[in-house]
Amino acid sequence: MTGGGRRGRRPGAPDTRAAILAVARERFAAAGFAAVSVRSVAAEAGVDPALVHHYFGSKRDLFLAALEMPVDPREVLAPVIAAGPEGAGERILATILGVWDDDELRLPLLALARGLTDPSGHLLQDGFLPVVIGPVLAELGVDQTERRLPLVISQIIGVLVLRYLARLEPLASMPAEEVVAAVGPTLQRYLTGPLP
Amino acid sequence: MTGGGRRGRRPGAPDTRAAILAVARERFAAAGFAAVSVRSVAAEAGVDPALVHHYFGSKRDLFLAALEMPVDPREVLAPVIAAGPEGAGERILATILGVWDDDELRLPLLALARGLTDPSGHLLQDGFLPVVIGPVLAELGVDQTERRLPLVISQIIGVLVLRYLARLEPLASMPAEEVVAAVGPTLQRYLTGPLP
DNA sequence: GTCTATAGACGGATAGAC
DNA sequence: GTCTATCCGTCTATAGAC
Repeated sequence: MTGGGRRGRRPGAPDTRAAILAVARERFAAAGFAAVSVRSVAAEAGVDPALVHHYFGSKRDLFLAALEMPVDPREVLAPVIAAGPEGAGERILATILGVWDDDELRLPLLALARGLTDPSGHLLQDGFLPVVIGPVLAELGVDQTERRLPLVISQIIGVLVLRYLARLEPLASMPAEEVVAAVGPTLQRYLTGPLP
Repeated sequence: MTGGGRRGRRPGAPDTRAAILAVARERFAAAGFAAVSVRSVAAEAGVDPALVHHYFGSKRDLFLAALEMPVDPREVLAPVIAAGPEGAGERILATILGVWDDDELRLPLLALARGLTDPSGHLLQDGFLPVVIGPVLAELGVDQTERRLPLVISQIIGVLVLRYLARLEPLASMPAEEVVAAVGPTLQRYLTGPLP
């Protein structure tokens, strides 16, 4: 991405910037925006607090950087869409759980999810949900998207909150396949079943 | 509870204490624990910050006071249990939405729900969920409670988060009856349907 | 690029006058 | 019971030396 190393190193640091970002992701994911201080991030990363401001501007900028989607939801959900509406409930859930169960992706996703209730909240509400899940339903060729969308999301959010945020057992330790088998039919009904 | 008013007024204040508590409920419900300061609560209540510490001890004590359950879940769910497992999915959801749609009860419930992700978190996880919903399922005479419980809770939590916290439309403004009609069958399946 | 120093604001909590 | 005054800690953010 540097376009060839001829001109020497870019303004970014060797790896301090990455270290800060990694810690920020973990802390924001664990405690939310307000409860995490720039200083605590710097301390845990073993760097000076001023460096945090140096690389990322304000605390909010750091948060946004930590929040950057590690995956493109449209991309991973593309195969689901391509396969059509039959069995889409199971496939959507299996895909999402697969992403969340990835050790490298879970932390940024947790940070994102905390935004649902945090004061810094509107990212999920105004951005992620309608922008990502909405188009998926539309491309699936499902009718009455506006009525089905909140139902689908409600069940997905519920599973994510309990499995990854609250870590409620036995859901937290359950194999993804089992969750898919139990919850998938619900999503399928919301997607293609009759609406009241 | 004073045992007769002969001895004069109790240590509590005439209504200042209640005013503080009301504001605290609203603020904690809206912004969570970390983002709300004692001073801001006092200012909004029109009282001195020192009074907050006078009536309630620490900030955490104030939070716990604001969190006190406004309803006894076992009590409101008793009729649901008494009517047996048939149609229990719809009745459980209708009961819960009825409580949350009550203007007087919503704020404390919101404050409670924020605790799901807030640092002050374990109240919901260790307390509310297993203690309240668990016994309900047990008394309903449902088998394999441990496997059905997280499924039921996941769908309920998802609806509550989207309808009352994130306020995602059209779910937020939808009549409760419509939500019950759409989601109730899911709960019924989790309660009495086949498990994979 | 990294750090020290510090500004400037706000947080929780307490002591004590009235 | 209510308020003033204040201590002390922590926070974000910046300026500037090295």
